[in-house]
Amino acid sequence: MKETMKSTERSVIESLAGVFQTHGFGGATLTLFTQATGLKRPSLYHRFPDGKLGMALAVLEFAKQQLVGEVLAPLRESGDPRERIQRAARRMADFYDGGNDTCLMDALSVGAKGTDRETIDSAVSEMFSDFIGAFARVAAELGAEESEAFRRGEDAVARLEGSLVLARGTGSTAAFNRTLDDLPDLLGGKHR
Amino acid sequence: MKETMKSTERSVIESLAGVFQTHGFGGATLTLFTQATGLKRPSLYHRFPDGKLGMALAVLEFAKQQLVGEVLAPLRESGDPRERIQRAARRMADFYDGGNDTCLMDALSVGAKGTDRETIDSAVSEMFSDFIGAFARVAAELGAEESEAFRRGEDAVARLEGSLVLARGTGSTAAFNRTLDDLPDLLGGKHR
DNA sequence: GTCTATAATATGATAGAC
DNA sequence: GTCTATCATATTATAGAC
Repeated sequence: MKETMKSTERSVIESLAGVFQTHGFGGATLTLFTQATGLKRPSLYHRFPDGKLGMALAVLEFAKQQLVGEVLAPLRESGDPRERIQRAARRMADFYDGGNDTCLMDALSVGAKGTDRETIDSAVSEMFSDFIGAFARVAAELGAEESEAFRRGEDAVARLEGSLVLARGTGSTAAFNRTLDDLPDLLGGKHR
Repeated sequence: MKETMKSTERSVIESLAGVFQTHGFGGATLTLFTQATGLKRPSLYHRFPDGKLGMALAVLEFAKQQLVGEVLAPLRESGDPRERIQRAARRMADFYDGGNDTCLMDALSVGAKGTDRETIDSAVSEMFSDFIGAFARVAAELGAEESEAFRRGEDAVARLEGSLVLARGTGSTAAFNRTLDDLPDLLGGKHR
């Protein structure tokens, strides 16, 4: 009975997430949020008394639950590790719209100022840890000792994040999809 | 005699670049620019009649010359390819302050709106092409056929970009420095 | 919970003196 | 080339009716 996902509906959060993905923290405006959600400014403040910062944190929390909790769920199941990695990879392709979506951890850590920046970076850091940790555990399953497993997790997350930056900058999602294909080998430590 | 680097001094461009790195395009403000450069608003508009967009493009152009023209220069020299990659890697470590600097291609492609976004993405895309191309040529030298060399270049740039995102989000530059260490093998196609 | 109306501030940009 | 002074607009945020 711990279904404590606030009261705010999923659709509102997803709309806000889309604005943050496209415009980053600094570039996101209340006007964009009202257009994306259909809610007027006062309604948004009613749901998020802390304004833009509160929205960003809610979006990050939601994204973390989605990514680590659901998208990467196959990594925590049983069965052949490489096959589970491939299943998680397929879900990630979906989660990032085939590489066309900007990662929120990237978008939100750019453009915030002062204390907002620190607060957001703290949440982003936590999400990265969970992300890397999920990868590292499978790498360990595949035979890597602890510190090597962590390195493989970090490197894989780095290549994924970077390929999304590349996709945004160049319009090509090739590197992103190739990284997903390589994921079993990257975590398993096989050639390349 | 083609020393056509505008008139604007290097130090001004570098100050602007610092603001863009920290705040992204959307988060960068004229006030921040005046503080960073010591110039008042009208002086900035005198140098950059197109305002923030003009500053961003000038900064990108400067960064491209720096990165591709100087930092990666060893890749175009003669001698052992792996040794030249290592020299370029050392310069990249310097260029990105050991992993503590945000990449401008990342920061500037987040937060711009409308036509500004398109203009910037176009410049970013060009810079990525040059970056990847420089890597791909060395990969080809190391024996990869053309399309494979391009893939290695893309993947290497992706891991570098992503490791910088990771560094900004987590505070750890480990993945960035490891990627630089791995660069000869990544471009040469050796294990891992 | 949502809205209209509005306030307070920040921001991009310019005119015109020096 | 740089500045002081200023403007129009965009932006965050809130009061108060429904």
